[in-house]
Amino acid sequence: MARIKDVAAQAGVSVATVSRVLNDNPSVTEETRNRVHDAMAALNYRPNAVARSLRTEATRTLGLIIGDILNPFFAELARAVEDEAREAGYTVVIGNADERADQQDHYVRTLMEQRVDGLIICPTAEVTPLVEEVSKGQRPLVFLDRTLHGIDVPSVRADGGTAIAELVAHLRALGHRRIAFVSGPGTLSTGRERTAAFLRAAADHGLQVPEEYVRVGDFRAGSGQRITAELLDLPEPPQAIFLGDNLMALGALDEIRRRGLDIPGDVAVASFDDVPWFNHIQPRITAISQPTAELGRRAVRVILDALAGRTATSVVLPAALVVRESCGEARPATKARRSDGRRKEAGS
Amino acid sequence: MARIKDVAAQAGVSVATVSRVLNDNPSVTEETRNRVHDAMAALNYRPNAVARSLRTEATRTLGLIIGDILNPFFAELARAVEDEAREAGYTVVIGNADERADQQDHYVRTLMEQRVDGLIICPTAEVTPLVEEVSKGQRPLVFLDRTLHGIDVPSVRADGGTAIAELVAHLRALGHRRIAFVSGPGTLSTGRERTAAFLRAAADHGLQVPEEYVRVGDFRAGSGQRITAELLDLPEPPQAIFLGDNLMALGALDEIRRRGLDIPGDVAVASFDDVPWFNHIQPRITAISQPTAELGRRAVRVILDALAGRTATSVVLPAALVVRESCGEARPATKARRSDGRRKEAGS
DNA sequence: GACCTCCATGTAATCGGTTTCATGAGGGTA
DNA sequence: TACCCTCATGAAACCGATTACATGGAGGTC
Repeated sequence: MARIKDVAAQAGVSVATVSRVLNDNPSVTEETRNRVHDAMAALNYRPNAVARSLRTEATRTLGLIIGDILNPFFAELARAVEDEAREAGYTVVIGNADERADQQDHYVRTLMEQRVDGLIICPTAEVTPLVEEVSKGQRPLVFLDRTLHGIDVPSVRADGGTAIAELVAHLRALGHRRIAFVSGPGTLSTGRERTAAFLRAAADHGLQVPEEYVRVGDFRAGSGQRITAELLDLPEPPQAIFLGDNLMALGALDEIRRRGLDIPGDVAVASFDDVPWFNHIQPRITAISQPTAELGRRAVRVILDALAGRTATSVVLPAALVVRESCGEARPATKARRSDGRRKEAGS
Repeated sequence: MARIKDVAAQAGVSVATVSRVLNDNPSVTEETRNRVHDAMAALNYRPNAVARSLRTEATRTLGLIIGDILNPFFAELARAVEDEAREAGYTVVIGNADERADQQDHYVRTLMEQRVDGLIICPTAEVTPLVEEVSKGQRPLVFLDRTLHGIDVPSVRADGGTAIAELVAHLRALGHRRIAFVSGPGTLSTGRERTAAFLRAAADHGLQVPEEYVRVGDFRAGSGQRITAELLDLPEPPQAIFLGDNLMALGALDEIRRRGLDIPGDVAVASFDDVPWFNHIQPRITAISQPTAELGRRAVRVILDALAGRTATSVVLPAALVVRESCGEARPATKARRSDGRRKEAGS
């Protein structure tokens, strides 16, 4: 592979001049610049980012550690982070923690060794010694989606409190009194906060929430299915089940379908996280939608702020309730309307 | 950040010795090794992978360029690639081409500059000059999922030919004669091959496929919706629509639902790519399933083979038809055989 | 013509590791 | 005691860029 030295020889200049051309240094003559460009083209020269990074102590690379790349929420987050970073001239290295603390730490270690300029973490567990050490270091760090307790790092996340309250009101208005909630792990802020918001909203509506209606899943489909089965097997099963994320909702739908139950006739379903296919199935799933892409972009901007020496501050964006049909007919009068979508002559 | 020199001073040895400890060189005394380890711990030393890579000319990093990270197929592919690479001690840098040739080239360029040890590309378009140049270079390269014409690079992909033939037979057996196919762009091998396989199978069954039943989409939801609308608006609309990937199927379902049509009563639907939610909606979608994770793992192994000096050979794995209910009741006669999963009393 | 300024370019140090080769201590043997 | 061998360790070159500083030629001023 051609090196800067080869280009210099080919163009009849010094390596310093080639470097200046590479970095758009204005003090290079038009004519010299052309000669260098010709030489680079002739040799198929590709600058070595490794060598450059060693000298400049900057890699123009950001690290992103997500919980689970198969979760569409994180996929969208990753995409937004990458888009925003690319526009700023940064490359993103994605690490998939697979919701495991050890794998999260593996990526923290690897990315630190790679000397990423900044690190965005969607934490998968409680504070680990490694994360704590990194948080005290000088490298910009931001938590995305989830925060960790007792650690002073800016975070970017959505607040679902208001939307959860709206959802409980919605369920209540439809006549549901027995509502179950499947949260994420208590070690994760998103698990704790959503549970707290749910219980508060239920209390506000004078609803009794028996202990067995508040369950802890792991943000994977399997736990959603298992817990839904347990809930439906209770002597007094809930009328509505609210799942803490889209994958657990997938599992729940599966279990409900397996039992041949009707949604929302036999049991109402709502989910945190809105994903495309929620809108494409029958009935469409009522969900709490997070401003996912915006969260990703803001996280990058927090990092870029820190790199530019500006103070980085946490960001909280609101989540929003998207009412569809999986909790019941929001409008008793609409029944007629829905069925005429089937008339042949109604073709648009 | 502590450097190897600091560790050496702290431990009272030379940098060479510290380097030996880092690389598990056996010729270091137990006692010296301990002193060095203590020094590293005391200084919170993290080796600088950038410096190491410069000297060793190896980054232990693989580049992966996928078509669209929001497409669950590519997400699963990425996850498999990453898992396999991590086990071999490699980090993966994912580039999201967003199905655009210019963005694909952006990542090819960036990853080459970063000196990844090998590159896995799911090509998004015809051969670009840059890709051609890279293919002639010495760096291991493999095409995943899709191949490019006239370029000598090993590839790892699934062959859907047999499964497509089975699907056509399945549709035929259910009485469908007017079958439409929405393929991917003709510039992509997956688009061309699937179209050819479909036409061949149709011919084998003596089916006439009018020109307007063979459409070209772009592997995104929008085109699936638009083309489905056009197909349904034909004077003689198809009885079955076969979508070339899961995102276009999403768009198709949306359009069919919007018109209030029944699946499979009014129109049958099948898709290439099987994704989790196909199995969770009503009716469940009949699809052709690719061995996605295995494809990803094999691509990594091809790269590792090349890096180890072994000759890398292309891999083709079969795709499989997964019959569900979206094309119609599958069993007048097969009832006994296929229904075993569904019998109420057979509940697992 | 002497002197100064400006500016394009070159020389060489540097980033933090790895690796080749030299070195010297220690032990074994005659 | 002299010699050799083994082996743990150190000194220094090197990877390919960037950049502080040096240099020298052109042009301007008196």
